[in-house]
Amino acid sequence: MNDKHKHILEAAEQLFAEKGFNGTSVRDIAGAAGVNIAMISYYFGSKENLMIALIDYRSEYTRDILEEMNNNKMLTPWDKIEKLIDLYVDKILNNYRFYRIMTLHLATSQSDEIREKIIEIKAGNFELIKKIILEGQRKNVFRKIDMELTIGTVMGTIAQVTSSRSLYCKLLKIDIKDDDGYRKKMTLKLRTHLKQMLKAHLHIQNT
Amino acid sequence: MNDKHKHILEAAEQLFAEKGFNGTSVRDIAGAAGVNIAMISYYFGSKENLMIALIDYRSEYTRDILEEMNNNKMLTPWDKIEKLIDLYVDKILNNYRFYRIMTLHLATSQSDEIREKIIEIKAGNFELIKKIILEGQRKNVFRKIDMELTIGTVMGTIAQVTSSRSLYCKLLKIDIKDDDGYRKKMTLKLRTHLKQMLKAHLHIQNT
DNA sequence: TTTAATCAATTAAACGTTTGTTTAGTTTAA
DNA sequence: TTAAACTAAACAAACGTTTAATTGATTAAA
Repeated sequence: MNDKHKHILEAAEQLFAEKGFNGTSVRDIAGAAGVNIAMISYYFGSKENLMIALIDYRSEYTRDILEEMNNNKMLTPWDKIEKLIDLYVDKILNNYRFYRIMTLHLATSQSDEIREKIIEIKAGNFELIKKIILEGQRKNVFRKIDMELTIGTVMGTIAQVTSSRSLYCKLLKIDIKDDDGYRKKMTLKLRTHLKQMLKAHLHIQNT
Repeated sequence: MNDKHKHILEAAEQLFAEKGFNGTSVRDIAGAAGVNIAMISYYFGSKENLMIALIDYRSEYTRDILEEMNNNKMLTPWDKIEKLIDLYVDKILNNYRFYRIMTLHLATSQSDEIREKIIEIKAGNFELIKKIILEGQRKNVFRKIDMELTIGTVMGTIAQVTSSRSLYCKLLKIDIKDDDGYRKKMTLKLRTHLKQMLKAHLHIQNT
């Protein structure tokens, strides 16, 4: 995996996020990366293998950060929830193209191999978050909630903002072409909203 | 728009939801619907027009129900929120194929005309929900929250469950082929979870 | 130092399929 | 008889992939 490999992957990522996997041709990718069409087969074997290489390329580190946070004994469950939200909001909004591709591929049944790979990664992250919430419940600071859907709400809200960007640009009157403006505004809004909501949701009521 | 039109649209809907718009060929659709390939151009003009026809076909009524609920003076804001959740969860999970297509199409920039159509529909629904929340705030039963992201959370959570179905089937140990089982289980879980969460989120704290 | 050999990197061109759409003709029903 | 419904076949264009030839750099022998 040299610089040229990465350069092609990053060009492919942009196109896949914009037009979807099937909407992007190998010629598009080669054109955007400025290489010969045959180089893509030569480097990756096939278009599908290129997609798998892209997932591997982008999936590094997330797990490490989550695991490290999970093992940190200094942080309270509330701290961990706040850190978790910051981590995910930042990570997804800074790699929104890649996450859009993951969502698109998970929704459609194009390639079993790719889908299994994505599910494996997501399920792993899911378990780590579950541990944080369970710890909070054991320490009696979180109430009983629907575990899967609570995590689904966090993921889903962030995914909504990245996958329906054109809708939110219209609603919030942000220029659709202003990538940076959208990301900055949404990062702030998402962090505040999710923390406020999860605080209310997880807090033990005294009613 | 006769029965044969509808039959083709429903075959297309299934395939688009499974394989995406670009992943589905006109021959696939014709084959699934049991009609000659040329009939699709004859009926709809083009593949893109077929998609637009599908959106029109499935977008009826939602607005009407929302508007009727909004104008109902007997319901409290809390009642409306509960009704809203029931309506959306049922509607989306019973038409999950169609909603997956909408999400896929909104995320990618394949056709401006189609995307604009979807944005228009979604933005309209957005405004109606906004009115419900604003009414609750005016009556001092809802607290101040991030309007766009609160609605985004409701939509996003439901969308998450439909677009990442294969992930949730693995997590909840539901057979991936058991369409009905998944829908019934998720309808219940979603209704409970969203009501519980929104109640905590919108409730006026006395801290 | 020059020459020859070697091998990966790169290319243009072509491969056979599949794509969405159209044509030209046939069937059906009023 | 006429117009709409329907079909098999063909269309050019685009698809992912492969081929065969060429380049460029590295190594070994003369």
